[in-house]
Amino acid sequence: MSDLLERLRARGWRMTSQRRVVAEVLDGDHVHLTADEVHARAVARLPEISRATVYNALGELVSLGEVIEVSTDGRAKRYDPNAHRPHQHLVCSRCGTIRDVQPAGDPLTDLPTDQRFGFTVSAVEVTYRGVCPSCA
Amino acid sequence: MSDLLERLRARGWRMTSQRRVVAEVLDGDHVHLTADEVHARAVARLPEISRATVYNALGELVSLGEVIEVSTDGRAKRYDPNAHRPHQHLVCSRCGTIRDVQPAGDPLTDLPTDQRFGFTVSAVEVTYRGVCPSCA
DNA sequence: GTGTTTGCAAATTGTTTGCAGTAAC
DNA sequence: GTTACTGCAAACAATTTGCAAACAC
Repeated sequence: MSDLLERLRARGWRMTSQRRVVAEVLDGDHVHLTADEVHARAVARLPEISRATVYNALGELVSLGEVIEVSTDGRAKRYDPNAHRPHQHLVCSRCGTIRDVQPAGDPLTDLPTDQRFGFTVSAVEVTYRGVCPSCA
Repeated sequence: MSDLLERLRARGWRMTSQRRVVAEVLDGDHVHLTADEVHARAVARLPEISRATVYNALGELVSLGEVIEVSTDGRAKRYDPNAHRPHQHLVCSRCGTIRDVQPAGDPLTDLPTDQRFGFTVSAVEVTYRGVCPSCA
């Protein structure tokens, strides 16, 4: 746990109390919070932190590649700190719960060359949809 | 082409000039328009059509299963009328171009049972990301 | 000290809603 | 004739932006 902060520090990310709190809130496994949820949890530790600051920090974490932006559904984007290990998402259509799951093989190689139309394919995003046990 | 309208009529979808125009605009291959783009093209044929009506029609087409909602990126959702044939998307990270591509196998079966955590998995959404030939 | 980050509040964007009028079946 | 659809304008939700004050390095 908490390698996120260490990694960020190692990469020379300018550290402020706000940014630290955002990184702390976001760290862990199976974490998929919306910007607003991150803000709510950050406020619990640092009452004066603003939404804009949370958005700033999240945006930077995403462009640093330390956090992945997941557009699971209609509404708000979710932020997934598990960027270092390739994984996919299993989403419950009823309650919205998200689980990280491991690929069977490498989904990137599943796209045949003749289906790449000259694109240089560098990433793949896979979302399984279904109904979770507690909603069934 | 234009099976969409026929299918809708066959299914007893109440037809109005507005709905017809939306369906016509949306029909075709490799079509991935935002609600706003649909509205713009609809206005060209039917100047007084409102955004709300376009949203209504799109929402119904989605729940009828005739059109798929694609959250390709940050901004607006895109609507894909190619719902009758299973396919995946190849998105250019630079210009945003989307191509429909065909699965190598059935991506649904790629998720091992021990990775389903009791979920009943019914659909999978795959998005390949890369750079298209003209942007490279 | 210098330059980046923060907080605030207002602006933008995308989408939904309430309701009276209108049109499809 | 009923019932569902439309347009309008206003409400809403998520996110971004501009700028002066505050802080990390």
